[in-house]
Amino acid sequence: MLEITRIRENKNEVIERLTVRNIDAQEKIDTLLKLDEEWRLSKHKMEAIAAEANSLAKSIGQLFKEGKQAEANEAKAKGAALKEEEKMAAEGMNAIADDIQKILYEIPNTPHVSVPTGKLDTDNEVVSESGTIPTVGQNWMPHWELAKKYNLIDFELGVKVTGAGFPFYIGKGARLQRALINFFLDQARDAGYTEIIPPFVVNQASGIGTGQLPDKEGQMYHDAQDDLFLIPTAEVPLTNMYRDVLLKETDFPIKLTGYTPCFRREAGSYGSDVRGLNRLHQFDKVEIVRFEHPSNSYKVLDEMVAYVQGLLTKLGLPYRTLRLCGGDLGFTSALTFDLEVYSAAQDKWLEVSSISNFETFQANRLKLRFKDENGKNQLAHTLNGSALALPRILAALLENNQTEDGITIPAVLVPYTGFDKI
RNA sequence: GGAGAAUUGGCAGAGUGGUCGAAUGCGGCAGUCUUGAAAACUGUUGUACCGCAAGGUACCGGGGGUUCGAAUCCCUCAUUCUCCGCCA
Repeated sequence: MLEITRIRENKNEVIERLTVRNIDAQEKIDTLLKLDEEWRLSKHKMEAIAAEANSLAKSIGQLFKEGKQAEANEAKAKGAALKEEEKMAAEGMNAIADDIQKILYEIPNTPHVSVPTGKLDTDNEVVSESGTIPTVGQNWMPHWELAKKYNLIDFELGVKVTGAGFPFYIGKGARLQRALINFFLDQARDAGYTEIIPPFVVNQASGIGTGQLPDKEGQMYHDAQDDLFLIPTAEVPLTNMYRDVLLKETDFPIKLTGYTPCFRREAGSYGSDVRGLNRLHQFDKVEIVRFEHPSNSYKVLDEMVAYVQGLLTKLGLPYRTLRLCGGDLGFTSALTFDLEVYSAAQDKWLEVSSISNFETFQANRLKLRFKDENGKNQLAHTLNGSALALPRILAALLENNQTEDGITIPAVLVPYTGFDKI
């Protein structure tokens, strides 16, 4: 959520930034500022009435104390009338405030100046490509066939027990999965991140804090009985740890990592890219989250990108780095880099990480602030990134490392798997 | 799941209808004293919003209500503790 004061003071800049997302926010923001003005007027009116009622109430107490019954009763009648007036004024004010809130929830974050214009994912800027693309062998199979051949993952069993998109990992498939999780967590720990095991379900307030709610509830699994949501990413519980927290400047940097399963309804997804591990309703992911001083956050974003790139290099996967264009940028993000690995047998780039700076967009909702050197409270910057999402990593590992006599496990993983070949 | 008790400022803790944004202690900050520090003493010390300002409004777990007036009374929800039940 953008800060209303910022919109008030830099209206044109905000509108101009939002055009990068192909959004014409002019009208919405005009409406917003008009409502804002009305709100302030009605607030002023309401508070004036409240002030009068408050001082009257005080004087009534005094009158009673002095035994002036008649005067007191007269004042009481007046107070009752004032109270009625105050109630009406407050209702008017709150109605306007609700409208303002609603519009604010609808406005996405302003893209960073480096975000390229563009509408589709094909307009994303390829920043770099690294690693060697393997030459596809004669009988190379896509990962879902490999998974079947070596009995690593059973998709049909998942359909029977739960539904499409909930696979079973079996034997070496399961162990490889667990190895990846441990490898990623150990790497994050070595990079100074504190490991967290958070709850896998969150309440509504947390969903609002990180921007999944309102509006995107269709993407999350919801337990209506207790009004709880299955997390779509560890970002939600990890970031909400610091909801309503006032930090000291010396608390920075705050670096968290956590492994969680992620649950996504993926309503509206279809077609060939849901095949196999490419898109699941439940998948495993290790996430890194950071809270930073605003002056430092873009440097940190670069550092996070470099860190995740390092993971892919260690796994020996060819990857490319994309700077997302305005049209592809997530609602809450100001700047996002996506990392995609090349999955040879599918001949596809698969997104395995998304690393974003949200600036104050989430912090504003979270009320995540710090006391600056002047003793003033200001909003912190939040950042996060996948490090890494497992299924597509697994897909690329299986596809790229297949040989005539099995699948080769990258050397860095062998201590974790306990086997070097499938 | 049942019964009872509790929830106040960074922490501890007082406050059962009017002068309470809230005593007191600790902690924090500034100062006096000191070569320096400690101790002692003095002062100061929540957040948000509106306003150029003066100032105003709101907040004593959340929400609602009674009243001219609520930290204080009522309802409701949440959380914590104790006892009982159930259970990995």
